[in-house]
Amino acid sequence: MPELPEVETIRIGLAKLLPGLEIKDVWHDWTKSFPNAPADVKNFLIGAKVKEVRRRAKVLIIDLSTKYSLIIHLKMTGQLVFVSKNQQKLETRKKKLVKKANSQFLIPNSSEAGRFGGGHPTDSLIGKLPDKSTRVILTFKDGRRLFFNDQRKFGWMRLLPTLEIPEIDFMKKVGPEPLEDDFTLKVFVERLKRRQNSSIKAALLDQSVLAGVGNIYADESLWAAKIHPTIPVKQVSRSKLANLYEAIPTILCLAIEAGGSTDRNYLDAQGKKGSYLSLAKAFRKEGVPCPRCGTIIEKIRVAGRGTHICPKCQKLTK
DNA sequence: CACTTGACCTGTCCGC
DNA sequence: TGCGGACAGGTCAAGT
Repeated sequence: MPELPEVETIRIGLAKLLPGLEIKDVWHDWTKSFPNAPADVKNFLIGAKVKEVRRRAKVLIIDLSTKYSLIIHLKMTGQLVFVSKNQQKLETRKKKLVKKANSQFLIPNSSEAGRFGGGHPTDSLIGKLPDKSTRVILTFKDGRRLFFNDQRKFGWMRLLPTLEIPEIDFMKKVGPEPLEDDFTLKVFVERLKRRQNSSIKAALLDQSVLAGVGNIYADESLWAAKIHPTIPVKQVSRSKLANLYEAIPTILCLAIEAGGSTDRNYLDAQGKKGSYLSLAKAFRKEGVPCPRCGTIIEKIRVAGRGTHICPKCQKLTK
């Protein structure tokens, strides 16, 4: 699920909350969610303090005072939510009081609209954590807890010496960060050369070409640059590639500003949803007029993924 | 080597 | 209301 803007939004949140906190306890259930947890994982983590929260591509890195780091990939449905017991108690109490108010003050069978309650849609989730998707819980000395939830169990957390992080396969092959200064048009074109014959969309999704773009922002960027996603990389004109090069960081920044995209699962570190999808021009807009030309957006399949295009703006020709 | 497909999982939605 | 199948934002390994 989370792509660069979602992971960055979580990072921004955690970077404000975690540094300085000391780990008091750790719990994990699903082995694959913490595959390299040492048998004595507690000895490695308890007493460690959080130094810094970083991001590379779609991976979060929590550096600890012990020269170890927790690195986390959320894959499709992972969440990292940080809450205090007090917040949770408050949510539970709020829920009870609202229920009571509804039964006391409302006539039976009144419509949903006439009831108390609602509030932020994720408030109720915070009150319920941990739930059955919870894979790891870090408890800090002050009682607050970080929940790593992952419904589909694709995501993972692992513990590594901080200095070994650049040596893992993922870090060695992942491409440039699209929001950094060293991501130039020249670098982009150069990196795309390794995928000359694949579709431009498959190339954008390839993390070794550039880091952090997934299905949502690939569709949005290709729409912005008016490029059909199935066109082979080698057939995309230089000027269209330049448009795409401009579009990618712009869209990623807009999405970070919006707190990311929430379809079903994504939440930030405080359990809040992201609002980028309300700004999206093509992604999940099938059946809706293209905001540029009014043609109905279509959904097709490219590189094995659901893909959204304006058939008029994004022509199959170069 | 370049490129595509299937597997990893659970939940939800859609058509019968 | 129940059941089967397709699909969901990512990445690997295995296949062509």
